[in-house]
Amino acid sequence: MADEQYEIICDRLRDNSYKLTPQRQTILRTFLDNADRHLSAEDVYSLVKHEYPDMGLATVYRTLDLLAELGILQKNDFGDGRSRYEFARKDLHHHHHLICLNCGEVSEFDDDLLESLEAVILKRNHFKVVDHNLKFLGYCRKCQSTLE
Amino acid sequence: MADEQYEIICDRLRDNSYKLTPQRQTILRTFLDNADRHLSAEDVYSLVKHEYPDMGLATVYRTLDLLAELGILQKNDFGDGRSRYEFARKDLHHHHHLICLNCGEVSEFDDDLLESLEAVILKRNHFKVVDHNLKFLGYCRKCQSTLE
DNA sequence: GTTAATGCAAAGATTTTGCAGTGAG
DNA sequence: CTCACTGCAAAATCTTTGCATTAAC
Repeated sequence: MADEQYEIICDRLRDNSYKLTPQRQTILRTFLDNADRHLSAEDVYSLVKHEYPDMGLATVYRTLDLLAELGILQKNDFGDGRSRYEFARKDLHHHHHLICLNCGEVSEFDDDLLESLEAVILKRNHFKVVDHNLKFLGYCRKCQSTLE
Repeated sequence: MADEQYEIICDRLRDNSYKLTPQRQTILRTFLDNADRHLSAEDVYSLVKHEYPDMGLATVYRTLDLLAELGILQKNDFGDGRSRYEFARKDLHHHHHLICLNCGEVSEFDDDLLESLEAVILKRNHFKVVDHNLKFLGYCRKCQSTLE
């Protein structure tokens, strides 16, 4: 199943006449192997280094850029000074993040409550919303018990 | 009225035994004179340079930090690679931003729809929300007409 | 073979820090 | 007079870019 997704993405690259280099393959596999995480360029670089010690950090940045450009990855800013990536979803619009202020862990929360708000915004502010970005800051289950 | 707010903030600094230097006064006045904008450190630096050519950029950063620390300013990240500041409000929690993807202008939108969601999140995800951050990306009134 | 992709090192951009000198209280 | 504050320059961080070399197609 992960392999299936891997093939689909490889085809996607080829279709756009991008070359399927071993560096890109390795980075892609790393993402599939860590699908539940929100990796930064540096994270990817470290993970990949074991398997591919000659990989350059610039290549990681360029690959993440490319995959985001193709809509395969979603670039996120969680306010920790670096960009973090995750697989893009169909329902991005209803996908929000819970960011733990203690350990930095990022989890997910889905809801479509904001749809109706966007109509209000258009009417009240004459602002045409095309996307939104909702983050909740707080304490995850683990840290709640640790801190108290 | 702006002068009144200015005095209140100056007192606040003195109360915490921070020194009321001309640099800090100038930066503060600049914010009061641009209360409707969301200024970055560089913005403040440029604005202040006219009145106070010897001001150092590091001083601007340190002052913005201090004012945010004291809860006078609110530090924002609008995704353009630099921090932007505005006066903090009592109802920060219900204060959201509309960010124009064309001209970068940031306007305001107030709503308390998210309150109820936070209870759901605690129940469903065992995540204790202490703050949230909601940004809407789209096109402001001006850019809508320009682009079409 | 062509041309895009890579690695490296250098450059950019924003923000922070060390330190000697200055000035607000 | 003292100690917090300042300006400057250097450093820290994350990210991008230029360029000669490499390798996918």
